[in-house]
Amino acid sequence: MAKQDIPKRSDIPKAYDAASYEDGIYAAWEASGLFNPDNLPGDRPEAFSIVLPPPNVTGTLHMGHAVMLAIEDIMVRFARMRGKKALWIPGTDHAAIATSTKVENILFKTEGKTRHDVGREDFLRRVEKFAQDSHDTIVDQCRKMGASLDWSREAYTLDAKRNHAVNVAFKKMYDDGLIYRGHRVINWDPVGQTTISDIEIVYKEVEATLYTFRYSRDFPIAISTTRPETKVGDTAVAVHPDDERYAAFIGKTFENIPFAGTTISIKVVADREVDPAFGTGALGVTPAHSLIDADIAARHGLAMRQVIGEDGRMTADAGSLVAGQTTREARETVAAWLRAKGLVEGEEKTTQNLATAERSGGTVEPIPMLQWFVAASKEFVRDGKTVSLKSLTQDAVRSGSVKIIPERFEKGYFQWADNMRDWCVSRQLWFGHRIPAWYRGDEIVVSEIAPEGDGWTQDPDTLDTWFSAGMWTFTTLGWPEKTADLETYHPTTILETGYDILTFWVVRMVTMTTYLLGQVPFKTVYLHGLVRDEQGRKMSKSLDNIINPLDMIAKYGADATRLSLVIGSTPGNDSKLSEEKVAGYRNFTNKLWNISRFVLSSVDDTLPSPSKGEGQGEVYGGPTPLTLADRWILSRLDAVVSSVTRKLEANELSSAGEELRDFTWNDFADWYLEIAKIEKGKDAILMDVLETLTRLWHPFMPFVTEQIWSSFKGTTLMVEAWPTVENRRDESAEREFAVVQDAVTTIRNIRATQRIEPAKKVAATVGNAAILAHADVIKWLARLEDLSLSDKPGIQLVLGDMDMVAERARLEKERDDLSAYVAATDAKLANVEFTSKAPEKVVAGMRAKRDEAAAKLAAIISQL
RNA sequence: GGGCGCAUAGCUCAGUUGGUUAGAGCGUCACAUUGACAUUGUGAAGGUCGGAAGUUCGAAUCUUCCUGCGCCCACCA
Repeated sequence: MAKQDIPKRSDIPKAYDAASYEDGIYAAWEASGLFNPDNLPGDRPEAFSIVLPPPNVTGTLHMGHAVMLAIEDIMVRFARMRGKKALWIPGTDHAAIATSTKVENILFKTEGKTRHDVGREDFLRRVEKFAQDSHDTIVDQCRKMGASLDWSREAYTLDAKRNHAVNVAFKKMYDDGLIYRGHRVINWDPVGQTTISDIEIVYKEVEATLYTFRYSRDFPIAISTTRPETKVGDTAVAVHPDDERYAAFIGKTFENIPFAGTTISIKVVADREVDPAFGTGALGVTPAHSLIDADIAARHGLAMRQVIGEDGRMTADAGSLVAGQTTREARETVAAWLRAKGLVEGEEKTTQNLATAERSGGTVEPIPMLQWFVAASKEFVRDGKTVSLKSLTQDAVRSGSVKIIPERFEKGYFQWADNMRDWCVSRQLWFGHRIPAWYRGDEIVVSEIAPEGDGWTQDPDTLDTWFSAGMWTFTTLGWPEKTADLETYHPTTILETGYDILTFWVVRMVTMTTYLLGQVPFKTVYLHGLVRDEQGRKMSKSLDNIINPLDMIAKYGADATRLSLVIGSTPGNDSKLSEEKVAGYRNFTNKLWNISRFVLSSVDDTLPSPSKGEGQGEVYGGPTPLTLADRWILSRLDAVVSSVTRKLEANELSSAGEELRDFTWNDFADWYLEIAKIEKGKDAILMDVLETLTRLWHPFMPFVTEQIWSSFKGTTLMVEAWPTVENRRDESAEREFAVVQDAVTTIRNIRATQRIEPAKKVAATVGNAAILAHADVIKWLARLEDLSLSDKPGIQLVLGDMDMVAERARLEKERDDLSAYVAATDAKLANVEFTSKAPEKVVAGMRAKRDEAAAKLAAIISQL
């Protein structure tokens, strides 16, 4: 390396200031085009692909996104450095209901208008403007995080290409009979004025009154309910078939019972779903306003009577007493009527799980409506086998084609997949993929474009946002066209996302992809946990405990932010984040920076570059043979390369990072660099370790490593090769060096506890205090490696002084310890009773370890 | 009601198929300080691994039960 290539120490700032480098580095990466795998150098037969779980265009990125970006970027950068064709596709999600609700709220707050006041066209314009702004913010934040996303392939769940794909998929499913239009009981959100799916419901525990009553004085069976207002829609009473109390009434119909302002007819049916032990053991069946009742009604062919409307009020059909009232008002009205008529047999306070809409907060009402559904269990033939969307979804994971990390979440997956029901996909929202169905009178045509002829109108509804999200791995790669990208990158290598979205998204991706492509969407699912505050609470606006990733990046740098999110958190587990933690990793970033500063400023400019793969003694070319410390650090380096590689392959990111940190700080900086200050001729090794470390750290800390790299190489670190294991493992050196470390530590302890004042004085006289701090290191290395220290007389004095105290103390202490230890081990071994399992091996192992420890102690004593 | 997870140092967590004296970071305390770094260095203190029983020569680790937290799912009318 030529001298002019090495920056002078004075040229490199003492502290690493992330803010002054990061944006420039990212811009250079982006300009290089190397985020696009098509531009990567070399022959890359193996593909690696991740699609970014598209953030919702509802605002800005939070810590959850930052974790996702950090983890995925590590995976992608690692793959890229390992010579894979590494693709990471960015994108955003229109998040129909979430975005729509958000804009509606803003519209109402700022202008006092609803979406119906401004109309479909105007409303959509506003949503798109909002979505665009949000998109721009999100993209900028991804860049700040250092995410090596291929922006040339960026996608949006609602752009033209994805819309086309959605239409093609919808039509195919319709043609295959897997999408149908039907009049069924769905979850209706009266506030959002739309249907919602089961998983968009959140249950809240509320107090309720459980009324037990009879429809009329002469009705033979009493029933219980917390919702008397729905009872005007009852058409049956269901009892268990084995319930002797009611056996006589099964099959009978009680016609024209006057009830709360209307007239009802009740048939008594027997159904095994009824729990005879609950309440009176009889269930009033309201087919139109309860999903379970609708099922019972379907089994028994019962009439359906809708008494709650889309506005959340009682319909005219509900009868004169309650028509027009809200359900809450009607509940009191009916209860009052029952009491007045003396029909109530019991009132009991109870808690009830109230279904509310996740986004709008409205109370969800089951209501029968004409909607579009995806048939979960309908069977069809695929490759000669009878399957269903449900069975395809189950089989992908059951067969091992999709692996979930951590494994325990497979239970959650099956819990959902096994109970998969028909999926209502139509939404009465304006923002989203419009359903490609056209109507003219009784005719229905499913088509992307309007059918021939006049008078066709398109379905006004849009699709559940998860319909298009479920197609994300392949629509981003060009489907339905048969593209080269699709061929190369699908199935994607890994899906990395939060565990909270497993049922929403992951399951649906498997369903859509296995059906449409006959492939799994990804081979592995890696689920990260939630980022909580330092007290373990969820971050939320109301608690005012949100840590904004951009603030952390501005203050401590993206590298530090990434490390704080990745190290110390394991898949599937929530992690806690505090500003102190980020600051801690900023310190580490700075440490690495200063390590490089030291190495670069101390290497000899005449040194040849290290050439690897030759005999150990000559590899580093210098006149001095490898010392113990050299052999030790190289051996450790090899071990770290090997271990970190294995861990990253296994997606053990946290553990890999911790090991690297430990080696970097505790081995390289604290020991080897200190030794290098005294022993010269280590330039090649210093450079070698620095270079390897920089490569190893790059996926975790892309910015600072790229910056360090640029100070001694003219290339782009991002596309450099991942380090490989050299043949430098040297276990005896590691053992021997451990002895030195032990010994040194002991002397330090003696010095610390006994206060060797003379040593301090001499050191002060010599004026070389920095070296004194490590005099013990030098001393022991000098002993073991027979180095001359004659050019540092001051140190010799210090060492001589220390020796007298240290050696005596150590000799006395260790000798006792050794004999006690050997005796204890022998006693232990004598007591071992051999079992039939693995006796010889076990005892041999213990004996070997004992001998090893004894040898270690003996070695120390012989040195003294 | 069903399922899952967690409990290890003051705090946050590692601990890979059971194996010597249970580790790290932060925090605390002591000492150090002009030559890479105070965003630093060297050390120390601090744990009967939630409780009980069991399996084993040996348990933080495996089994059972108990206690305390947390999460997910579910239409108990």
